Amino acid sequence: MRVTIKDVAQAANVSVSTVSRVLSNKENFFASKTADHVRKVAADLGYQRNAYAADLASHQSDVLAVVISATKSNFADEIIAGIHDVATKHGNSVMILYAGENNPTLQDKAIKTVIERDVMGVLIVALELGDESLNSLKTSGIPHIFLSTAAKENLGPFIASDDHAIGYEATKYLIEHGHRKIGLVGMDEQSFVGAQRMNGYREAMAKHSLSIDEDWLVPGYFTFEDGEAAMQHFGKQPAVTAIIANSDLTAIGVIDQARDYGLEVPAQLSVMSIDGTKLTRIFRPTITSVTQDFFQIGRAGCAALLTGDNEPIQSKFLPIKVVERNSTRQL
Amino acid sequence: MRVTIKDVAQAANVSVSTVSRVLSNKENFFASKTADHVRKVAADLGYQRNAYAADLASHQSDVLAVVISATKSNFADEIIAGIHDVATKHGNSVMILYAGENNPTLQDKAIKTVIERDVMGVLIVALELGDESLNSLKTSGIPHIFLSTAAKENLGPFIASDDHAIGYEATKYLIEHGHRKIGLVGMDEQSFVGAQRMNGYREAMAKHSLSIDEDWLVPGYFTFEDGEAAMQHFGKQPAVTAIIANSDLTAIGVIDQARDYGLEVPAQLSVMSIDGTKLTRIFRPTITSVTQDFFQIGRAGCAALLTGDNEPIQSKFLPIKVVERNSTRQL
DNA sequence: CAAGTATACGCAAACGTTTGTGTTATTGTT
DNA sequence: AACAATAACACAAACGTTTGCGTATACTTG
Repeated sequence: MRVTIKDVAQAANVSVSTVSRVLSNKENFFASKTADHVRKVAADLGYQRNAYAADLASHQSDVLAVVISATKSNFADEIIAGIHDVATKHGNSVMILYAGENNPTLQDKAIKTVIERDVMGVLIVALELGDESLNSLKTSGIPHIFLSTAAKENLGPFIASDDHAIGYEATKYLIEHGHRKIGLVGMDEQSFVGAQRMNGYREAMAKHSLSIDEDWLVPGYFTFEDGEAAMQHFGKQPAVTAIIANSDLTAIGVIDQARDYGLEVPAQLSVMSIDGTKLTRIFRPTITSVTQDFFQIGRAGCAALLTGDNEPIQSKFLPIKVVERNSTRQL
Repeated sequence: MRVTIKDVAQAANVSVSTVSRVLSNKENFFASKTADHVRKVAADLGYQRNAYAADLASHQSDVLAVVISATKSNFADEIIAGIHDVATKHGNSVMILYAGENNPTLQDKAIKTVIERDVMGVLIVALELGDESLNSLKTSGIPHIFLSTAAKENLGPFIASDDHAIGYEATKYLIEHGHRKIGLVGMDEQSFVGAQRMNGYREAMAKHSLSIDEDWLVPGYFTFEDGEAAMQHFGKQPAVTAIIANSDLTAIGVIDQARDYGLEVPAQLSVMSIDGTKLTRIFRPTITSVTQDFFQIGRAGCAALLTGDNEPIQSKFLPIKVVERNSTRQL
């Protein structure tokens, strides 16, 4: 049997309540002499508090849940690192739950788990939650925030990059570097993110009076393979001079396939990625990207959940920037 | 206030115990008619069970904890995927805790969290636990297993690849392909893993009567930057014809730096990596690797923890294999 | 039909905390 | 010296479940 607060109380010759208050540092409730004694006894006995019992009694947990898609992209690590960065400072525990890839069953399971555990907050990362899961979460009253998924309509508060701006800026960059025929690879029109980015692309093209051949738009879903497949679609003599890929991995797929076709990047084809994770720096050529600050997204999201006040959480976009590397060139 | 089991009982006109038994599917304790009724009422009321209360009362949680280093290598995802694969099938929840990089404070915090929550098992991934954390874990009596870290001495049960074999096989492969001067990059002699791999390397060299120049051994710690730095150490005219890197990322660092020196891989230098994650397939040239089966390591580890029996967990090595790709050549 | 046995359910204790309130000893005020 | 105020602690209820045990009813069986 584990040693409980009762054992400590007995051994220290004080009441259970005193032990509880000492151990959870409720100031002004005990003499410092007693406190020292209690702490010593607890340590000697190897007391470990039972978080379940504590949470049950106090109705508040100190754990933050991160619900995340088992994403084939790779920025999640940075977001999680950001979350941990601030959670650790606040003394909160973080528990991560995978919700699969557009898998409603797994999503429900994950959401159910966090609700059952009555966590103090939920961070939903790179996931477009199904209606059912979303409803459970809403009615549970647990504070939550979407990270890296600007919410369609009033899904809830989010912290993300502006996907419309991402599409726009990438396109603008390429146009300003002389490109007129620009491909778009890996966007999923069904998803909010994909649609937004595509809108940004269209707007930038329109603004510069450039027309779009719908054949330049190759849908997909963030993966390396999507990039490869898209490049196969374009073929050995692509109709475009530049391609915007929906993730760093997708860009790599495009570049690899281009190389297999004997096409030089960027000499014969410029490729630009969205995300700007470390991959863009270790791959050769290094990849020009619209870079998102995932670490800060994680930090900001976590901080938003931890500000004790009861204000509704403010959604916001964090700045993005185009980082020029070696996979694009001036035409 | 959330709706509790009591509310359900009242609304369904049965006792709390019946509701409990119905909702947790304790067979042979209720009539199926009652069960249907109770379930319906519970659903109508939007009942969500309180996992804390349940765990507290039953003394058993259904959550598995994964304690993981915020590793700069990238195989963790695959291990986690494997863990989830079997955990999901068993209906267990998985919570992931980051323990930093050789950061005793964070380790203690993570271990403390899992003990406080009295989880049903702990999977320690790619982490050499400090003595203190290890002791807490051991005295807590919570079943645990080390993944991808063959334990020095009697740390506890593990499932991993045989690091000695990894070093040996990599070296053997290169020797069989005509290499005599083989560099070793990124091994940390202090760590058990690094030492083992190095031993394997030495043994393979010795077995083929090849002597080692200590200058070929460049220590490090799994990162891309370690690879770059090591290659800078070797310089533009490396004394070795082949290099074994301690991770895929490290290998990429080596190759990138080699390329910057104008050295062609594999024409002028063969590079081989350890791990065999997806990186080895998307990078160009594709990278010959000693491939570990991380997914299976995750699966096996999780399964070991979930076999209800009280047998002590058996440590074991999972097979590795050399996968030939395009970063090495016959000399 | 009596006696035994399932079956279906309820009662209440227990899990290990937190916390509002009650109690006693101590200090301060006039 | 009398009384109020405060400090330091203890008591006990509450949190929402699970589960051993008890009991009433229905079903067997010889």
